[in-house]
Amino acid sequence: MDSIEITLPDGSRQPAAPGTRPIDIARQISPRLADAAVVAKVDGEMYDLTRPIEKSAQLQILTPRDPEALQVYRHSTAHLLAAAVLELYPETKLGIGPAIESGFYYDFDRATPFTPEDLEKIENKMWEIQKRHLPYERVYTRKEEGLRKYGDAWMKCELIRDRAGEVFSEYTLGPHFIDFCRGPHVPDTSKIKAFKLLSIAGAYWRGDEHNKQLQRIYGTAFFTQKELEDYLKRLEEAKRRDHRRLGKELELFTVNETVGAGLPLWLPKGATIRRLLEEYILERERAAGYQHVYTPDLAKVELYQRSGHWEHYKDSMFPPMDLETEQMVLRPMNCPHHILIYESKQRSYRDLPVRIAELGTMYRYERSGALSGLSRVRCMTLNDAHIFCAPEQVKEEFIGVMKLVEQAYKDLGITQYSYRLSLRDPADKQKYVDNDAMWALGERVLREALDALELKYVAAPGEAAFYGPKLDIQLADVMGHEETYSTIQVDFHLPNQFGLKYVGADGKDHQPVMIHRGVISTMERMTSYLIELYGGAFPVWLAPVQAIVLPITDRQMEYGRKVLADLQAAGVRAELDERSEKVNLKIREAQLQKIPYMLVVGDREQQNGQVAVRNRKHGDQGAQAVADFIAEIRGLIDSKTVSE
RNA sequence: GCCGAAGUAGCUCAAUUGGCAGAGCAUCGCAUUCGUAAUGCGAGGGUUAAGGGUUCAAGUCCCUUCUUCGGCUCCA
Repeated sequence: MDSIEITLPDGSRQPAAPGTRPIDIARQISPRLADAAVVAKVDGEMYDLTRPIEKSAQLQILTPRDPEALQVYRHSTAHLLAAAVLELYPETKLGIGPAIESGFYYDFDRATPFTPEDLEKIENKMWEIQKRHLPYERVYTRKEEGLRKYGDAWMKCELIRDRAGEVFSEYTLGPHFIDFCRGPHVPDTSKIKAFKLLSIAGAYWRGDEHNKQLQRIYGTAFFTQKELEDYLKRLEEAKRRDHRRLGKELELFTVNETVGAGLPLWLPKGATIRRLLEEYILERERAAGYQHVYTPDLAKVELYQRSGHWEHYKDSMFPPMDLETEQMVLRPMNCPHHILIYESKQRSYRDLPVRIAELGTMYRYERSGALSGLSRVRCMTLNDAHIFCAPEQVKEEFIGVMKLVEQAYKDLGITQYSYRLSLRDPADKQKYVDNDAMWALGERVLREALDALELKYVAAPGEAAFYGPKLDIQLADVMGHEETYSTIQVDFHLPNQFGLKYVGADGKDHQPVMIHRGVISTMERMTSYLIELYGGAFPVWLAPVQAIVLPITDRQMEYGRKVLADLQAAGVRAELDERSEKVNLKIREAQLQKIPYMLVVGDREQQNGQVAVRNRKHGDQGAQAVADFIAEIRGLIDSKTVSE
């Protein structure tokens, strides 16, 4: 038999017999490598360590150091989960069980719901199977035979029908478990050392809510127990930064059942942060040539019928109010209002671009299960604006908006974000305005602008607005969930729908293009993000209370009031702790409130016109003249410094 | 909206097989005047989310609704 040639990553080549397995090569190289090996890559294709190599190829042995190995490892753990579930509950039907960013899940169809106690039982069973050191064996089946074999495992049959070739691969785990699967897997269950089942959730088959709802078990797995424990610890720490929890602890906002779900009440300290954000963005927009307007939260249904919202967005709107002669609705967006402002007078090409902005409050009937703290609400105030411009100005305006976004993110301390080009779902066209040429144009304009700015982005079909494609900027919350914050949308539909025009240099009417944009998102969502980003310890310029004066005894109370007055006169948001408590307690509480500066005043400070400065992060900074402290903190506020 | 879990004092949480609703912190009162993360003593505080049912007896069991949490779907 001819021998084949294996090329290793370092470029070295060696002959081998056809059918040699990656694990054999790993053993030749070193027993330690063979021991650490998880999976292999053969000519770039993921391979089981035990899968024979039939022809000359490049071989790479993957160990826990390779991120792809962890994916495989978790996928194998998902199979282990499925095997355990089938041993305990044989009537269960299997869905899919992939590795995900934070672990893995497996979807099951079973009449009785899994309980948290079941989860424990399943986990124990998994360990039991793990100890049997069962191999994950790759076998092949012909399609018709497979369909027969899987019989009433309806989801597997559906997958085989849709995805399998004439001959497909399966993986066994012991004599009774077999799963339609592309692989690869770790060699056997003894490789799996650390995992934990985390939660049970409902999930629709193939992610479609019209399909049957399955039970999904989430879990996570790591190569070592230590990594697993570290991960669980990080989860706990993340929970401590959760904006819902900090919102309560720091008295930023509350949600009251009697007011209604998704309708948060801003408490004074949260309102201060919101006000600062609002003032900040209004100032930036004024400098960038925006004109701010006010428009009403209510409108006749007719307005939204004309804009197309009624046809495409009705499900997300609160139902209309029936009045004597007409129907009114709470607005879900304020683009129509701004359009009518544009239309309120004749526009010349010399006027363009017209940039109309508003902190627009809007109401969306979010599904009850989607609501969450300040990040998903039913009443929100958006940093909204609509730019009406000539077609040839779109690119420049787009770039102008991006600059605004970059500046705002810098000032707010936001450094981690990603760009998503949200496009129409070609398979679900009735969700969108029907005009293919317009969609193609919108997409082209966006891509050109993105390329001009050299931004890296991912295209996301199905995420567009009903009236056009958009660029979304995504931020991840403390639990890693991505949400859209900033958004820029190029719209050819609404100008057409409303017959907008401007008089061109040629004296004729032309149709403007509309850019919808939100820079700092909604006040609600941005505040929720900042709470989590800073864990409640806001940069000085955003902190609801920037400094607190802490007299040591009642003797310094008068002096404390004077220091407070000085701070307030300088525009510093300051408080004075007048209680007759020990300074230790006052410090502890100020520290828990994450107030940036604690100003301890005792007899010494009083005598010298000073304050003893304590920084929430760096502790005691020593005494300083009041005027010096004020100059320093003003510097931090005015420069919007975000680091301490 | 759907699947699952939960809702007890302002907050965090107890309360045995159905058998007198409790603790810590917070609040209020009094004392204390203290130098960088909790001073002491005392007092008040509840229609156990709301409504209905079973029972001699319900925080506990059953039903309905509301809200919250984890997901799915959806989105700024």
